[in-house]
Amino acid sequence: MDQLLDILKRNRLSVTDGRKKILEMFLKTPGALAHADIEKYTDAAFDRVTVYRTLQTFVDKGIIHNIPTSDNAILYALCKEECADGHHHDNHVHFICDTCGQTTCLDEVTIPEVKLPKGFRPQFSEMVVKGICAACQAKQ
Amino acid sequence: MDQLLDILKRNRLSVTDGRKKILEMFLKTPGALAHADIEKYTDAAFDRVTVYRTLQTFVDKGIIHNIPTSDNAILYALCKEECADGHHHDNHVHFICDTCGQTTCLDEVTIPEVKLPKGFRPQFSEMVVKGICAACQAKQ
DNA sequence: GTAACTGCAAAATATTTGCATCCTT
DNA sequence: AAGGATGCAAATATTTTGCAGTTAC
Repeated sequence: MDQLLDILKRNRLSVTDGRKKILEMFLKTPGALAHADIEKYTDAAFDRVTVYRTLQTFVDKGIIHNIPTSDNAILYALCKEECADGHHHDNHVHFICDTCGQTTCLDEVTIPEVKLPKGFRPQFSEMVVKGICAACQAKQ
Repeated sequence: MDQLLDILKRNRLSVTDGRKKILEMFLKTPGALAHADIEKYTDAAFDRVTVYRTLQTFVDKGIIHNIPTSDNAILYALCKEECADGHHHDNHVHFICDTCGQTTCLDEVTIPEVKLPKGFRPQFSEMVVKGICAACQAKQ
């Protein structure tokens, strides 16, 4: 069965053009996407508001998660299977390329545990590495 | 000599009321601050625009740095000595408490190195741990 | 005195909400 | 048919910019 429809149905979401298009974009993209990327890709076929609402719905359902960055940008990326409603466990490192700006999920790189000061109880951690990605490195 | 004035002078910044007040707030606060916190604390004594510009100036000078978060919030925290103009080396872990919402710089916890896939060249990394902070843990 | 900083106004941008209409199931 | 999703308009919120007046040095 089509992966796209499968994801939507599994989450009890009605299948609409907007959701299909946006989800398709996430499935095709190795890295993370910003709201602006999505608007550009869908080429204004959908209202800006619809994009906001669709992203929010996907986050709520655990289909995508957002990635922390130190600038204002809010990035979203597909979650792996384990994400349940609202609870994300995508404990892999994200890589942001300084050259091409692309954000990549390094699924195979697990976020290491760190020893915290006394009294701190960790529940979830996120890690972003910046530098030059493999694709840009190869071009030089 | 007054630490506050020292920091401003070291960075060749003129000493103004706004900068003193905002820097004072950072010196007093253990955790990180959002733009909104600063506006509230300064109690509209300064123009909103001045706050934006002051924060930007401090970031440029390496006095404060911003902390990545997965929601939209942009948080700022004091840098340690080593930060030079524009280049931040605050390679410590940040902790966000789910209970009180406070963000803390764990200066003594260094971000571990991770082994990246072939071709990726890291330059800088950020790590955020979420959970329950020492203060909230103690209250329970 | 001069360069730097601030406040105000306004522009540009980003996000949210209400409601009527349309589409999925 | 009914509930959910969308588009549009508009309200809010956030951030940036230009410029004139003020302040630090």
